[in-house]
Amino acid sequence: MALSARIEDRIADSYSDLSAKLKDAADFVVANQVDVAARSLRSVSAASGVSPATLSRLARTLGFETYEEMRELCRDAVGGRAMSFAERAERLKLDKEEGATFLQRQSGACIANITDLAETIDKGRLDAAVGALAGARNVVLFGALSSTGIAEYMAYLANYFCTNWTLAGRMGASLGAALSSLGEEDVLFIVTKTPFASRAVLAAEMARSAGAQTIVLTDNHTCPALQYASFPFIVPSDSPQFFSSYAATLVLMETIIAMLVARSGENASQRIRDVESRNRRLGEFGAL
Amino acid sequence: MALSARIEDRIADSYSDLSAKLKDAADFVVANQVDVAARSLRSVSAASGVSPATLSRLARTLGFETYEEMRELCRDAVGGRAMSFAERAERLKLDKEEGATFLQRQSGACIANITDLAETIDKGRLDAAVGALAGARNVVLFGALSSTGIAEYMAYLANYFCTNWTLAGRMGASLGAALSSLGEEDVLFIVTKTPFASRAVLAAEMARSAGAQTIVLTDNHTCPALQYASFPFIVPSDSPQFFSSYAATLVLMETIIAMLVARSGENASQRIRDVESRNRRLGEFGAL
DNA sequence: AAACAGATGAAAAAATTGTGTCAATAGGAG
DNA sequence: CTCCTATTGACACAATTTTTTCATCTGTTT
Repeated sequence: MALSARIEDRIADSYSDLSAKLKDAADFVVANQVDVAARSLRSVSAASGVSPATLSRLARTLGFETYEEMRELCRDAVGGRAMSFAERAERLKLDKEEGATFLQRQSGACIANITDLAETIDKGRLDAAVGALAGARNVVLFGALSSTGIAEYMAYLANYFCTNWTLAGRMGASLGAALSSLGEEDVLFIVTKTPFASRAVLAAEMARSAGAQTIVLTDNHTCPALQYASFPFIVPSDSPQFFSSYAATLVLMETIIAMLVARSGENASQRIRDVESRNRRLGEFGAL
Repeated sequence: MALSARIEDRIADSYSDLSAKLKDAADFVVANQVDVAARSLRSVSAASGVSPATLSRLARTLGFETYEEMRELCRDAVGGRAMSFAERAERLKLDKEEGATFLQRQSGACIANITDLAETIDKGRLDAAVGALAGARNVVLFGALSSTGIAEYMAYLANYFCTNWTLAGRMGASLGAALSSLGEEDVLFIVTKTPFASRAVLAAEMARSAGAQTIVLTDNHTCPALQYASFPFIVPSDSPQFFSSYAATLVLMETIIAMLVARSGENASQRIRDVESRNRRLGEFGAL
């Protein structure tokens, strides 16, 4: 019989021949493959209460040449599950036999990004960033290249309940003006993704040197604007396509807006109602 | 600043101070956290082509006491992700309890929307819509109110590989002009969400009477523009907040773009490369 | 009950890993 | 061009890890 590729199967094959202690050890290995893959034999021994020698013997008994070989099998198992999202999406892309549609692939990648975002975000930092926005005298929003529209969307949402948000760089020319007015009580909110617009980096630098706080949403740890950020956020943006996906970024933005509204309480709610009724009137009667 | 819990953030914090080789090493660590967590320093060194000493130094430079400490952070990241992907998404989607953070609730809602979209969309209609876009002489994009920025994002993406897309209504005034030029060979792509801008409805009506095909993305079956749509799409947009979420709409847009690129083949790829290299140059040398 | 076979853990041995040292090299300043 | 500084990899050493050895223990058979 060919040796199985899965550690569970390998253990199941020999399980009935194992002694009591070896069964304990095997049980632990199956239940804690991640730890077996990532930690030393001694740590596993300590965590499981099985002596190091027994673990070493277990591998041999299961037909492995060495303990390291068994560990490699655990790594494979973990690697498959913990594959980076890019790889996962890539694999999906290549899986044409499975018949995944474009929509399924894009959806999968976006859900992965959003899940990742929700799980790995630094909650304290998010709170702090929202606090900074809530307390700011003025907030300047900036996005260049592909981020322009996304930043505009956020500005639109913010306008529902605050009056002190500005969208910078709309026509390219006004960016300098918006930045030069920044002071210590202000916040600059930057969205920038690969390839990074140098204007975004410069904006971050200027804001920082003006003493303003800076929130940076980007897709990559290499983003040069990060070094000037008071509140940096690396948002998962993997996608099976040539462009990176903004879905998770959008979710984060919408969340920030929601947190701001919740903070400002009745004032915000009132203003939202005002804006909505105004929009409705304009919408009904507005001309082309 | 408090030391971050994520290896990506830790690296981002110091990234600008790192030397070339250390950046290589850091990039590899971020991209291969699973391997860093599970394999020895020397294996990582071999796989990355970075010398062992450099990896050891990297950890120190990032503020870790020892390489093992950095590895532990990678293990944390992997451990969290070892759960199956579907499980994690499901868990977020169901997170409606009291204790859930804003981000969890928003993420859950968006994931539900995206899942819903992928499952319920009329695939034939999507294909047909993409076909219409691919065959169009000109494509006019329009979004009002909250949809403005989102439409702009799509226009940006489309510009990577076609020259015949126009974003209408950018200044409000040009909408009429863009519409009046529409003919039977053209397509109007409208994004509109509650509350529906009357301009969007009028645009749809005009396009239809000019004989153009119309794609409408909306959030609700009551949208008055739907009656003029050749390809209507009601995109799930539920959100725990006062505004509806655009996440699923964004996913659909990105998918449409992907499908268009796939259709147009080598031409598109070439143009994407051109635009990217141009962007890169502008990005590097562009002034404020 | 004695003898034996197999299982187990402690400790020594062997192998491997992480880190400090140092010389070679590259890149920038004068 | 020359000097100087910072970066890098090779090597060696110390720490750690895995494996082997061996004495002890457990349970079974005669």
